[in-house]
Formats: sequence, structure tokens, C-alpha cells
Amino acid sequence: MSDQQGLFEFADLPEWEQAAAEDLQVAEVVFNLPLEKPYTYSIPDEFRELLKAGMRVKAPLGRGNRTVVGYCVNVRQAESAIRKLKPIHEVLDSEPLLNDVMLKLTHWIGERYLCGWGQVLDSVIPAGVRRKSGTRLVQSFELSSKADQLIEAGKLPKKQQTVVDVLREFTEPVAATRLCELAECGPGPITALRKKGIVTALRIRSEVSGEMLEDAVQTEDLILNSQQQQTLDKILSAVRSGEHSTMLLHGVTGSGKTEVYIRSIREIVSYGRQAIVLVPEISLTPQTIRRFRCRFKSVAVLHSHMTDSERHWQWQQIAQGQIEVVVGARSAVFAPTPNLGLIVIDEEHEPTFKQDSTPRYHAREVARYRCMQERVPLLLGSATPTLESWLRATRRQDTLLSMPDRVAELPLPPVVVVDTRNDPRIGKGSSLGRALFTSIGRALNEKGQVILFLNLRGYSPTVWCRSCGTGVKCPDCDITLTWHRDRAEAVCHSCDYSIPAPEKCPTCESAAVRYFGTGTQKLEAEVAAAFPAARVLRMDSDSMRKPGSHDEALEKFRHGEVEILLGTQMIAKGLDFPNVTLVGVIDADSMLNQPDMRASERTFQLIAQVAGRTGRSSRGGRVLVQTTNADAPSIKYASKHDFMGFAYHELQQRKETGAPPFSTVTRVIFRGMSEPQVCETAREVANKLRTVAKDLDPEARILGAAPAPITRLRGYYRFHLQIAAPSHERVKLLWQRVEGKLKLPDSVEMAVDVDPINSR
DNA sequence: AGCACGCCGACT
DNA sequence: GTCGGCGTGCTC
Repeated sequence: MSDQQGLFEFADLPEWEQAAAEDLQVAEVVFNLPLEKPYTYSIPDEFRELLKAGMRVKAPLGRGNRTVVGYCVNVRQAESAIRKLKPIHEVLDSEPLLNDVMLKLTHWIGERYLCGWGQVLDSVIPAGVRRKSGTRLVQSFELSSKADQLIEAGKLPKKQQTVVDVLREFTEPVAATRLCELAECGPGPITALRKKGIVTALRIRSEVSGEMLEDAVQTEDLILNSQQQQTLDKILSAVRSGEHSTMLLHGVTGSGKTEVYIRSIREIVSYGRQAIVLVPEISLTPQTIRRFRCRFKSVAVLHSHMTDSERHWQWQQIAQGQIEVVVGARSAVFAPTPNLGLIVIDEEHEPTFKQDSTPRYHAREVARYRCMQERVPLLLGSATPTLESWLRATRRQDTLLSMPDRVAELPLPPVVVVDTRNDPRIGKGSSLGRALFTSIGRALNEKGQVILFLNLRGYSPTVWCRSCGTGVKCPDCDITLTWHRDRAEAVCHSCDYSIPAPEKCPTCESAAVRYFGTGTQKLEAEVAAAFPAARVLRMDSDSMRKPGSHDEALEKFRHGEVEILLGTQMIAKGLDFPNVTLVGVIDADSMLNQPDMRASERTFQLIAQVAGRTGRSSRGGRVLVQTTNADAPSIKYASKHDFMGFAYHELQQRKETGAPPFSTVTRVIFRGMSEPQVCETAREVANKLRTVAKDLDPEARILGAAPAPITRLRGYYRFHLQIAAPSHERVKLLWQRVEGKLKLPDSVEMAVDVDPINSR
């Protein structure tokens, strides 16, 4: 406010203008531009009744007064001390695109994730909704207010009279084509009537498409076991309390979490409220959708492969309260439910809930804030919760609900850790060690199916010793060093520490190895050669590019048309295959040794999730994990199915190093075509941050700048730095102090990632 | 992000 | 003398 007065002194205004300002309505508008605050505009009389917060407007901006589209975020009485304001040019929406809760939520996202409110709004409102896809402006007519007296005055020709008669039967405007049809005439008589002033023309927005939801056959609720029933009772008491609470449902794979979600949702639907269920994009399969569709009458699905008009239509349906349950990926957290009753996030630990472009929000945190505002519960479910969620639960900030047993009392499959350090087959360059090789053979003989899991795509080569099994770590950052072949150096991607590539392992003195693992394609060839009788199917993002191929492949496997399924991440989750008797993790090390703070957590999650893929029938099943580091806690605890043991150990570790969730990390990424320029810019920003932090917040630590773990990406050189601080608030204060003063070269782009989920 | 304003070099 | 190079900073 004070800066505004500084520019245009209140005293400069003539007195009559001050008086006029007293009851002036003004609009606060945000743009998708790097502006810090909303700008204030006057509202011309013609828009006074029309304009509401949540609508988009066109407004003049800058000295040239170019017209820019922005979002009206508030309409209020102007304060008495007001300077001359520019007027809103145009109002683009007839109804708000967002209500007050959503406006507040998007504002919070901007603050929390360090980006502009306008940027958040632009990304949160689907393009199809903004463009009103699936609707068209239709030329329509209605009788004018003076119609009666004009008709009195003179008799009308026959055709024109018919048109008037037709219009008298409607209270609403009639579309031109429809009117011609009903009056059995051409456009002539209508034009004539318009000239006489008897009918008025207007353009009405009308829906073009509007496919109805197919009705799935409704099925009965399942009978819950006592563990599920107890959990449900706790959730229901939270639902009935009418207050917000976050509940973490820790349930092993196969414990029947989905049924508990459904029954919780049933309760809130019975109050006439709506639920939002967030699932990882990859789980948004026809099976998942069917599970909800056959239990609720109206289920909307929001996924990334929808057309603009489909999405717009769904959005409308949701906003009108026609929908009981919204199932969708990350962005469904913004579904405009008029009376929200519950948000469920399944597989809460999945990294896909973090958006990897601006605004880089985490759907869990957005959901938490939204649920707090709407005073409804948030239910997080996972067999392997994030340590962030787990810590909150153990501190009683959130409520912990546990379902430690599988339904039907199936035991979790035994997990065998295979130490491959001295394996003869691996020594000869094979990916399948002796134990795994023989186990596959046996499983196939017994007519079982096999899943082989390999995790490699997009991972960096790490410096790691094959004989003692430890990664070579940075002395300051506790993350594994990355091998740079061209420079013959081992580099830390957190702090830029580097050493010449070691000839020998610093721990056991044997020859250190730079490590490049096997890819899925190479593994496929090897498996096919080793088991020529088996049918092998490879699933990775390369072979599953076209839509639907994913489901198709899984169906093939389910029907037993394939014996061995091998692939990356995407086969680790979701579906049960009763006939799978063996799961092999080819190389747990490639994940464990990633230069990432969460490498250990990821490894645990991965093994736990793949273990959940087997042992789902009486045939039992086992899991084999190949590693050279059998003592790593993530592997040890995962083999015992001991999440709590792992969490306790890992949290201890994080506490010692001051890593999240005991601190917050914000990452700033720089990219550009010129390596020295990017590097220099990143260093400058890091130094500026350090200088400001010195007296503003001595507890904040600046790490780097350093090359990003993926140093080159699509021709860009990438560097990053990290800000570690005790709270988000303090990172914000520090960043805002520095950000304004930065002048980046045009050729270097910068992105800010609060709570990064990976540091690639 | 765009766009106006500014303050220095090569032109009719 | 002027036209225009693009660096700087502001936009209710």
C-alpha cells in the first residue's frame, strides 16, 4: 500500500475525486507475470453487478496499456485514500471459475511453493474450462420488451406472425436454427422482425457435447474383517466430528485399504457431500475406476488423456454437485466439488503426487490445506508411508491407523536377499545370479509366473565398489558420488565436492568400479536366451508409449499368455496376480546408490511394493533381491517386511544429518546452453543467498552451486543449489529477499523447487 | 513477460 | 545533427 501512495500522492487528487472514491468498488487482479502482488483496478458501472472474485478479466497494464488477461481475486470497497485507477476492460466469465476456498488455496500454493498466484491459477484451471471447450456461441432470439405494443401498432405478415407465436411459447431465447425449424421459415422473417424491434438477437453459450456417465452395475458392500471395521470406525468418528484431521492409514499391501476408503466415502456421500480420491497416474486403470464405478452412482474420472471439452464437461458436472466421487491423479485435488466431505490419497508415498513443473506443489500438502479450510478429514494410505507423513503420525500431529494383516490371512511372501558379490554368473557379466536363475527355472517348471524388476532408466552411473558393496560417498553430504567419464572424476551433486576417480575402493582397497547397470532391453535378451521356452514381455516407458498398451500388456500377463514379465517402476504397483510365484529384483544397488537424499527410502519402498505383487494366493511366492550390499538397512528391513524398523532407523539417520523431515530443502535449478554461464550464474545466486543468510538467518545453509545429477538434459547444461532451513517460512523470507535483486542473463533459466522429491 | 524509456555509436 | 542499438526497470 505504502509504495502505491508514494507514486501518486493522495494530496494530488482534487477534492471531488476523493469524495467520489468513497463508495468506489475496486477489483484486485493477478496476472501470470512475475509481479508480487495483486493490482487494483476500478470497476466500470456496467460490470458492477457482474464482476465477482474468481472471474477472469481483461485489464490494461503498463505504460502502453496493453490488454492482459488476469484473474479477479477480490472485489472490495476502495479505501478513502485512493489514487487514480485504471478501469477493467472486460469481464470474461459469467460465473466465477473458483470459489473463495479455491482462491485462498491457490494463493497459499503461491506462497508455499514460491511462485506467483497468477501462475498457480493458470495451471490449476484446465485449459478446456478457460476456453469453455465443448460449448459454442449460438445466435438466438427472444421477443423484445416492446414486442406487444409494436405488434398492436400494425398487423404482421403471416410468416412473421408464426415466428412471434413460436417465441411466445418460450420464456428463454431460442436458437436461430431451432426457430427456423419450428416456424417453418427461412432467416428472412426473423431479420424483418429484428429490424422492427420486435425480436432481439443475442448470442447464447450452449453445450455441444455432453456424454453421459455410463452406469456401472452396482455391487454390494463387502463384509469387512475386524481390522478393517476398527479402522473404518475410527475414520467415521473423525468424519462425524465435523473437524479437520489428517489420518495416515498404514496398511500392508493386500490389507484391503480400498474397501475402507469406499466405506468412508459412502458415509460422506450419505450426507450429500462429495469425495476426492487421488491415485498415482499409473494406477488410474480401468480396473481401479471400475472398483469405484460399481459402488457409487456418479463417479467422475480426471486423467491426463482427456480432451479439453471432456475435461470441461466433467468440471461442470462436479461444480454442479452432480458427482459423488472424483477419482483422479494429482491435479484432481483441485476438483471444484461444491460440498467436499473427504479427500483420500492412495499410495501417499508416490512421487507422482509432486508436480514437476511450476507450480511444483505436492498434492498431499495441497489436500491437507484444502481439508483444513473445508474442515473435513484427509485420509492418506500407504504400505510404505513417506517419512514426512510417518513422523507427523508418530508425533501425533496426524492420526495413525494401522492395518498390519493381509485379508484372508495370507502371509507376506518371504524375501530372500541374495548377495551377488561373489556370484559366479554375475562375475561373468550376467544380470541373473545363480540363485535367481535357478529360481526362475523352478517357478516356470511349476507353471508359475515370474516378475523381474529392474530399475535403471534415467539413473546416473555411481561410483561404487563391487567387492565390498558400498558406494563412495561425499564426506559432507552423505550421498553417493557420481562418475563423470569425460572428466574422469567422481563428483558430489549436492555440494560440488569432487575427487579424481578412485583407482581403488577407499574402504576395502580392491579396484573401485564405475558402474553402469543393465537396461531392460539387454535383460530381455538375456532372459529370452536363458529360458527359450518362456514367453517374455518387457514393460518400460519405451515399450509402453502408446496409450492403452499398458493395460493390454497387464491383461496378457493376467491371462497367462506370458510367463515372464520384466520392466521398470511401472510393474511394481497396483495389481494382484495370483499366479505370480516369484519376483526378482535384479539390482537393488542401482537405486540404493543414487545421489539422492531419499535413495534409501526409495529402495525400501520399491522392495516392499514388489513383494506385494506375489503371494496373493494359496500358491505362495517368494521375492529374490540381488544386491552387493545386503547389510543396507533399507534392504535388511524390507526383507523382514518391517516398515517401522526401517522408519525408526532412517529417521534417526535423517535427524543426525539434519535432513528432511527435520528440515526443509528448497532447490534452485539453473539451465542454459552455455555451461560456464550457467555455472557462474548458479554460483552468483548461491553467494548472494549466503551473504543474505549470514545476517538474516544464520541457521539456513546453502549447498552448492553444483552440477545437477543429470548435468545435461536436452541440450541444456544444468546446475543447482539447495537451501536447507528449519522451516518453509524462513526459506521464503530468505528467498524473497534475494529474488528481487537477481538479474539473470537471458540465456539462463531458473526454477525454484520447494520440497524437491528428487534432485535430478 | 512485454514494452517504454534511456544513454551511447554509425549514418543521411 | 538523427536513427536505432539493446540494457534497465516498471507495470495498479
